[in-house]
Amino acid sequence: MAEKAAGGGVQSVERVFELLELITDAGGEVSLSELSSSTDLPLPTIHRLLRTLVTKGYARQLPNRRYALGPRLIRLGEGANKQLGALARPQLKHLVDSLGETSNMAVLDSDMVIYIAQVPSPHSMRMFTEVGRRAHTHDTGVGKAILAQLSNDAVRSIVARAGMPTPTEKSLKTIDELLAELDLIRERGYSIDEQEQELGVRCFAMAVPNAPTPSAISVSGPVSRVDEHFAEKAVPLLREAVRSIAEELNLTS
Amino acid sequence: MAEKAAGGGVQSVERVFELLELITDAGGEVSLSELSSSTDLPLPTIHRLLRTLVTKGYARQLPNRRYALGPRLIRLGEGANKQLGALARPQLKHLVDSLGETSNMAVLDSDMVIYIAQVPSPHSMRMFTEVGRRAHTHDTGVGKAILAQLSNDAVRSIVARAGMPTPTEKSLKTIDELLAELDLIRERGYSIDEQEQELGVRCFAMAVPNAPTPSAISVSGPVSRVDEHFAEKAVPLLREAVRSIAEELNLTS
DNA sequence: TTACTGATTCCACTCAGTGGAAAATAGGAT
DNA sequence: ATCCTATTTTCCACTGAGTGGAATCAGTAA
Repeated sequence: MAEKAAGGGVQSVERVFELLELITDAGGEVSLSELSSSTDLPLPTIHRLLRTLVTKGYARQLPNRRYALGPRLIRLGEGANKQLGALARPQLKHLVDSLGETSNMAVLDSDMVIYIAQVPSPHSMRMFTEVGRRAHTHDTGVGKAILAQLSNDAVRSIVARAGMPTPTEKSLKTIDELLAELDLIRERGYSIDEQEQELGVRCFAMAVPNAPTPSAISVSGPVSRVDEHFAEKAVPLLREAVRSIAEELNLTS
Repeated sequence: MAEKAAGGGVQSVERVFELLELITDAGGEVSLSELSSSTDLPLPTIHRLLRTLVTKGYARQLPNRRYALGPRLIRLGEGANKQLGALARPQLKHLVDSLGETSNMAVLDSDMVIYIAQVPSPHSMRMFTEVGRRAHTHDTGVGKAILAQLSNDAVRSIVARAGMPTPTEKSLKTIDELLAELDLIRERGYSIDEQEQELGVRCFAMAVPNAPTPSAISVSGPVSRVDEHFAEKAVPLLREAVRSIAEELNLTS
C-alpha cells in the first residue's frame, strides 16, 4: 500500500475528505480528471466517492459536469465554528473594542493552526485573515503561543512535518531559534509575531490554557500602531480574555 | 447485506456523514453511546469511524471523551458557502440589471443571517453591505423572509438568543409584532424591510424554498426609488430568481 | 475495595469497496 | 453533418478493507 500511515483509519473516509480538501484547494470547482491527477486514486474510485457525496448533498455536480462543495457542508462548518468560536467571539470583540486592532482565535490542527474566529479592526488598514485558513505555527503569533505550551519534542515533530518556510527575512529560520523563542514565550506568558509572517505586521498572542484543543488568541495590526505602548494595554487584556475563555471551556468539559 | 436501496453509495462515507450530522444536531457534542442509540450502528463501528475523523481533524475528542466537530470542517463549510453564492450570483446580477438596485443573498447562521453574495447597484447612492457580514433577522428583509419559513417556536428562540435591537424608530419592537408580520409575509410570499434597518432604505426579499440552508435573496435601495411601482416589477423577478436558484439546488440534492 | 457503565481494542469472517476494462457521452475538428 | 478524441460513467469479478461480536480496559459510584 501507499504508506505506513495506515494507522487503522477507514480508507474510504480518508479518501473522501482528501477529495473535499482538493476541491476546496482548487477554488471550489474541479473536474473528475483534475482530481485523478492530483491524487493517485483510480478514476472510477473517485467517481464513486463523489457520487456518494453528491447524493447526500455534500458535493454538487455542476451542469458542466464538474464537482463543487455541497451546501450541507455549510451547517457542519458552522457547527464546528460555533463550538469554539462562539464562546470566544465576545472576548475577541471586547479586545477589538478596547484596542482597535483585529483579533483572532486559532486552534492547532495536527501540524498547522486554523483560524476559527475573527473580529476585524474598525480601521480600514487591517489584516486580512480568513476564518478557516491554515497557517504555519513557527511564523505566527498564535502558532508560537500554542507551541510554547507543548513539549520541545512535540514541537520538533510538528515542525519536522510542516516545515519552516520563511515568508519574510524576519522569520525564524531554524528549529533552535524557534525553541529559544518558545522558552522566552513560556517565561513571559505571551508571544510576539515580529513581522515574521508579513512585513509591517506585528502581533501579540496568548494561549488558552487547558483548552480541549490547543488554542490561542491574538491581536494584530500595523507596526505603526501596534508598538510597546500598545503591548502595555494589550497584554493584560489578553490575559483576562484567555482566562475568561478557559473558564467557559471548563464548564463543558 | 443492505437492500438494493443503497443505490451504489459508499457505505462508510454515508455513515460518517450521518455521524457528523448527529453531532451537529446534538449541539456539537456527543458521547459514543449517545451516537449508538441514535443510529443502529454497532458501537465499535462508530468508534472506528470517529477515530478516522479525529486523526484527520474533522472531529475532536474532548477531555470528557465526548466527540465534537473538528476545526477542519470550517474551511470546507466556508468553501461551500462561497459556492452557493456563486450559484446565486448570476440571478442576483439579472435582478440588478433589470431593477437597477442592489441585490443580496443571505443564509441563516444559527440566530443571525450572513450575507453570502452581493451584486451592487450601478447607482452611486446604494446600500453598503459586505459579504460575510452578519445581521439580525427581525430587522432585515432577508432575515424576515427566512424567519417566515420557520415555525413560530423556532422564531421565538432565535429572537430570544439574538435579541431585538431597534436601529430605527420603524424597527419592529416586540416578538408579537414580528410574528404578526411573519404571518403577512407567509401569505403574500415576500417580505418588506420598511426602513427598519436604516432610515431611507427599503428592501424586498423572498426566501429560497427547500434550500438545504435557509436562504433568501433581496433587492434594496433608497425609498425614493424603491416604491410600490418598483415592487410591481421586483416581486415577479424575485419569484423567478428564487425558483431558478431552487431548481439548480435541487439538481444535486 | 468491588461492581458497574461506557470506551476501546482484538480479530476472524465476509461483503462492501475496489479498479481494470468497456461503454457512453461530450466536445472538437473536418 | 460525421468522425475522432478526451472525458465521464457504468460494469463486474476479485479481494482485502471494513465490519461487528466478543473481550478488554478505563473510568465512576457505592
